[in-house]
Amino acid sequence: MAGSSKNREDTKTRLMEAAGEVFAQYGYRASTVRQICQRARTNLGSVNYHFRDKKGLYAAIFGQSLKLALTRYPPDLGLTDRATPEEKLRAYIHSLLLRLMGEGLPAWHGKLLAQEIAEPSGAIDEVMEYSIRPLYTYLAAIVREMTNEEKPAGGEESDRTFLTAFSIVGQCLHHHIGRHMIEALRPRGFDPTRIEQITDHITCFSLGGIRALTAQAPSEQGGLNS
Amino acid sequence: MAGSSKNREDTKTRLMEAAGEVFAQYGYRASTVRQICQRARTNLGSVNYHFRDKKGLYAAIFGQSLKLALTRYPPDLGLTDRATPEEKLRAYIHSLLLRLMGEGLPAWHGKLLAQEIAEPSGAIDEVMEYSIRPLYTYLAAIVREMTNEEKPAGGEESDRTFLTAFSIVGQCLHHHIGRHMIEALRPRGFDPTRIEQITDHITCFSLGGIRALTAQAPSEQGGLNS
DNA sequence: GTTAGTTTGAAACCATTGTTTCAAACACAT
DNA sequence: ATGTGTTTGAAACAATGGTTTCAAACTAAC
Repeated sequence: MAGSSKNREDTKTRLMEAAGEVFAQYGYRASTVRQICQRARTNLGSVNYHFRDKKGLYAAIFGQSLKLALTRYPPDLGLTDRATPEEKLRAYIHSLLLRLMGEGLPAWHGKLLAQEIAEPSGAIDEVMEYSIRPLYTYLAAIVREMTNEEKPAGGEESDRTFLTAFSIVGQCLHHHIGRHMIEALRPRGFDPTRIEQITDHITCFSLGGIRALTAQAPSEQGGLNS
Repeated sequence: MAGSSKNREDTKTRLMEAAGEVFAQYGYRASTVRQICQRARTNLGSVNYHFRDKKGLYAAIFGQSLKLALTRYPPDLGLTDRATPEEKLRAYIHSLLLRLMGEGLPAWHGKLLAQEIAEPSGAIDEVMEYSIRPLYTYLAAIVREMTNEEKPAGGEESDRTFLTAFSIVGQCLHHHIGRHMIEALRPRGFDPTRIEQITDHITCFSLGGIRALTAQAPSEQGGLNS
C-alpha cells in the first residue's frame, strides 16, 4: 500500500494525457506506444505497469473521454426539454462539431469516435453499442419530431429517418476526417468562430433537407405539405 | 527484349488486380505487400521488379483507376450540357456513390480517393491537385448554378459554395467510410438498388438544403461569412 | 542447343513496434 | 535505519513488414 503518492499519479496522468492527444490525432493503429511514452516523458515499462498494454491504455482513454464528453458537451447542450426540434438539431450539430473540431481533452471523444467509425480498432467491442448507437437514436428522435413520424415499435427507425441522420452526421464527420484535404484545398488561418459558422451552415442545410424530404413523401400521420 | 510474352503480363496484371482490391479495401498504410502478393499468387520479388516498391505499386494503381473511373463514371454520367442543375447534381451524387460503393475495378478510384482524404498516403503528391480539386470545382459550379452566384474571379469559391459542396461530398463519403458502422447499426442483406435509394435521398436532401441556404441569404455575394 | 536477357522464388536484411523482463530507484510504515 | 511493496528505466525479445539480393527458371533469338 505504499508508493501511491504524487509521482505515481503523475506518470499515469501524463501517460493518459499524451495518449489522448496521440490517439485522437492519429487513431489507434497509427499511434505507437513509444511515441506516447516519449510525449509523456516516461517509458514503455510504465504502460505495461499501469495499463497492461496498448489496448488497455486505449480503453482507459476511451472510457474517460466518453464520460467527460457527456458532461462537457451533452448532445442537447443544456437545452430544456421544451426546446423546438430545430433548436435541438442545432445543439446536436454544434455539440458534435465541438467534439470533433475542438482542442484538448473534451474533444478527444469525438475524434476517437470518428476514428472508430472509419477504422474500428477492435480494442473495445462495446464502442458501437454504448457510444455510437445512442448518438444515432437521439438524433433520429429529433428528426422524427420534425417529420411527424411515429416512433417505430420495434426500435428500428424508418429508412428515411436513418438516412437523414446519416446525412447529418456525415456532414459533421467530414469536417474532421477531411481536415487535411480542407487545409490543402482552402488554407485558412485559425478562426475561433469557424465552428459556429459551420454549425450554422450544416443546420440550415439540414433543415432544408428535412423539409424537402417531408414535402416529397409526407408522413402518413398527416404531415404538412407544400 | 525477350521474355515479354504471356507470363510477364500475367504476373504484373495479377499484381495490379490484387493491389487494387487490397488498397481500396484497407487503404495504403494498412495494406501489406505480402498480403497483395499472396492474393496475386506471386511473391515479393515481383513487386520490386515490376513496380520497384510499395509506393510505386500504389501509384500505378491510382493512376490506372483514375483514368478508368473518368471514362466509366464521369462526373456528369453522360448528361448533355443542357441538363438542368438538378439533373447534374443527381448525376454527380450518383457517380460518386457508384465509385464509392460499387464493386470491382471501376470502383477502386473512389475508394482510394476516400482513403487519401481520410489519411493521405504521401505516396502521390499530386492526388489533391489532380484528383480531388477537380471534383470540387466541378461540384461547386453546379451549386453556383442553383444559387445564381457569380463565378468568383480569383478561382476561390465563396465560403457558402464551399461549405455546400463539402456537405454534399461528406454525405456520400460517409456511406463508404462508415460502412462498418452501418453494417453493425443496421444490417441488411445485399440490395442492388441500394445505391439508387441513397442517391435519391442525398439528392433530395441536398436540393432542399441548397434552397434553404439560398432563401436565407438570397442571390449574389453570399451572405453571412466573415 | 546455346546464349543472353527477363522474370520469378526463396531467403535474408533491416527498421519498426508491441510486449516482457528484471533490477534499480523510490515511498512509506515501522 | 530497515524492510516491504510500488514504480520506473533500460534492455531484450518477438512479430511484422518493407526492401534487397541473387540464383534458378524461363523465354526468345540465333
